[in-house]
This record gives sequence, C-alpha cells and structure tokens, in this order.
Amino acid sequence: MPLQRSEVVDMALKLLDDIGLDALSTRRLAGELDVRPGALYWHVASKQDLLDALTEKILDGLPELPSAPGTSWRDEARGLAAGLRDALLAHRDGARLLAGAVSPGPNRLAIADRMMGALSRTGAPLDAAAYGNDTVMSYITGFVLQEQSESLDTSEVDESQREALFDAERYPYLAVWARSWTPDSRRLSFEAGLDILLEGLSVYLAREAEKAPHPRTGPGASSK
Amino acid sequence: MPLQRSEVVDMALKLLDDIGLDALSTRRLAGELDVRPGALYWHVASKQDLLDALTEKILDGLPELPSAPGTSWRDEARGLAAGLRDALLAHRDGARLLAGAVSPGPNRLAIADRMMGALSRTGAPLDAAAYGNDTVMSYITGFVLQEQSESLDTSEVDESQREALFDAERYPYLAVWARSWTPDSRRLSFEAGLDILLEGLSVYLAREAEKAPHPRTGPGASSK
DNA sequence: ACCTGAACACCGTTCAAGT
DNA sequence: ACCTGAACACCGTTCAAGT
Repeated sequence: MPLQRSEVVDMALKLLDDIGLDALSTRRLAGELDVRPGALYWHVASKQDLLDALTEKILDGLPELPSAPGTSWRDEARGLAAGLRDALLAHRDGARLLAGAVSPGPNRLAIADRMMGALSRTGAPLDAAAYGNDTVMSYITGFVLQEQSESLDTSEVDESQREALFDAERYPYLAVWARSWTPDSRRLSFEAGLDILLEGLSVYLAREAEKAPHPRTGPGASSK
Repeated sequence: MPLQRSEVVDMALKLLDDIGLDALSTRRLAGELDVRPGALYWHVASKQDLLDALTEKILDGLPELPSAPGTSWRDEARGLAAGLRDALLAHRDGARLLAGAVSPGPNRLAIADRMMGALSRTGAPLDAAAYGNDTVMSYITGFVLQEQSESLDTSEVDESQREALFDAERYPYLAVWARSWTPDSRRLSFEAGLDILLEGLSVYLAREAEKAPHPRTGPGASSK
C-alpha cells in the first residue's frame, strides 16, 4: 500500500511535536516513514510545501468554531483570537510555522474572513476592518512566537543575562517587574493585551463607521 | 592583522542584506571574510550567538532615540514603536532576526525599559505597564514579520492562490478588500494598528491606575 | 504510479595541529 | 592568540532507473 500525502503530513506533525521545527528535516521524516528521502518529493513539492500543509493542519477546525447567534462582534473576535492562540500552542513551534508559511491556505483565509466579518458588524467600512484584522493577527502571532520561543522563561538562560534583567541601574522598570514575574504572567498578559486591542478597536471602528455612515462596499451591500 | 569579532558581525549584516537570512551560512560568511569556516568559532560561540549580535546591531541607537522633555507618554510610546519598526525594516529579515533571538541584549532590554517607563507615566502599576509593553512588542514583531515575509504582496504568488483570495463565495469580506488593496496599505495598516493599541492602552492603563491609586512598586517610589 | 540509488551542492561545529 | 586542515554528522533536492 503506497504512501499517502496525508500520512506524510501526519507523521511530520507528530515529529514536529517530538523534536521541534529546527530538527524536523526531510531526511529524518523519510526515515520515520521508512522510505528514502527522495520518495517524499512524489508527495510534496518542497519542504516549504510540507510546512504550509502542516500550518493548515494545525488550523483545522478553527474556522468552524461555533459562535452563538447573538454573539457580539467583540466576543466573536475574542473567541476567534483565543482559538487561534490555542491552536498555535497545541503544537510545538506553532507560531513559527504560521509566521513562516508562504502561501495562506483555506483555513487561514477563512479565519481572516471571519475576523473581518466580525469587525465589520460595527458598521465600519471594510478597509478599517482589514486594518483591525491585521492588527489582531499580528498581535497573536507576535505574542505566541515569544511565548513558544526558548528564552527567558524556559529557565535555560545563563545567569549573566538573568542578572542583567535585574540591574536596576540600567533598567529601572524591567528590574522591578522581573522580581514579581510569575509563571502564568504570560497568560494574563495575553488576555490583557487582547482586551486592550478590543478596547482600541471599538473606539477606532466606531469612529470609522461615523466617517462612512453608508457603507456600500461590504458583501451585504447591493452592487449597483 | 587578525580578524575582529566586530568585522565578523559587520560582514554578516552586509551579507544578510544581500542574500537574506535563509542563505546566510557560516561557510558563506567565512568565504566572504577569506578564512576557513572553523576560524569563525574563535570569534563567535555559535551561529545563534552571531545572530543575536546581529539583532543587537540592528537595534543600535534606538534606545537613545531622543524624546523632547514635554512629550506625552503616548507620543513617546508611538515614537519608540515607529522607531523599532524602522530599525527592523532597515535590514532584510530584521523581524525574523528579532523573533529568533534567544538572549535579549542590552539594546532590547533598554527599549523594553523605556517603553515600560512611558506607560508607567500614566500612573498605572508596573504589572499593567509590563502587559502593555508585551502587547506593543508582540504587535510590532508580528506586523513587521508579515511585512517582510515573501508572500502575497511580493507578487511572486501563483495565480491559483490569488484567485482564492478573490473568491467571494468562500471569503466574502477578504474578496472585497483584496480588490481595493494598494501598495502602501501596509504602512497605513501599521499606523492604524498602533493607534488602536494606544487608544486601548490609554483606557486600560487609566483603569489600572485607579485600581491602584498609590503605586509603591515603581522605581520612583521610596522602598520603605 | 510510486519508489530506490546515487549523486550534487551544500550545512554547523569540533579540534588537533600549525604559526 | 588566531587560524588551517580535515573531519563528523548532517542538510534539501533531483532524476535516471527500477517495479
């Protein structure tokens, strides 16, 4: 029974979780599938093609994330954002995968579309919704990227650098903060940041909605 | 005259701009410096060490970015954010470099410290300022990462995928937006996002300042 | 249709030995 | 102190040839 593309992708995802993105090589993957390296290229066009497929797989199900009919645009945006973060955190180097993907697949496009739809329900024009979407997506990517990177909190940092952080002479604010840092600060930080974003978005989108009180460009509008 | 560490870093930066991060190998760099690959390891501990040094070099001068004495916290935060984006855009793959750095150097720490200082001037406690700082930094990193990635706008995308974007059936909002996309949309998007963030921050920080009306933990406070 | 064998042109890193 | 020579253990990708 011949190898299927889906088996290649599945095994790659398993391997990713085991050894991380840096160690995930086509040769290692081929070994795991008991084929020669060249065999993979019958199923994927390139390693990047494989990584793009992996990215899509990680986002599977997210666009279909349910939202109750009466949900406010804000809650829907929040749910989508939280869902995206969860999806990225569910696999090792998930955010790096997303950031490195070159061709956005259906899942990614659908997520962006849903987010824009939610933001549009404020009455803001589509360009404002697109800016808002960009902002939220950038935030999530940047945040989880830091969250999953092996620095600072992984406690594998050398001491000299830890000391630098506490150097109150050079970094008065950081130093004080570093002292009160706790393991779940990052979760709280994500939620705080998301609230900040949504707060800012509601102000911004309302203002843009006023500027353009009769939106004609939205998908719901007539085209004449 | 022997090679200096600084020459290695300088040449690496030049090479980065020429060929990009993916093509920047220690062997190629050694060739450019007219030494054998092994020679580099006298000057840098590892490739990652070199990349960290590169990251710091890209951020050089940023922490000393002047701010007029009467500048509001908001304008200082905005200036710092814009400065960071400019610094990252000034070199190929700048954002990827920042995102991939494992040990934050003095410049990076100083930028974070200055940002926290600005946010603290609202009267908000330090943990709120730290959350705010995280949010802004995540946003900038995520945004420029996308900006510098070779997808969509580089016009090197295959047609099938461009079509998908315009598929109004599947992605009603994206499709409409894609039609009106212009080259400097990204600049406008960054500024819009930054404003959204600052708007949200001012609400959030003011609220946190009220909750804790007598901040004692800041560097300016007495320690008794 | 799917895979092997074998090659091509590379990697990062180490380390004895040279100067 | 700084570098070479040479090796070790890898990479991604291609493609004729096999089945």
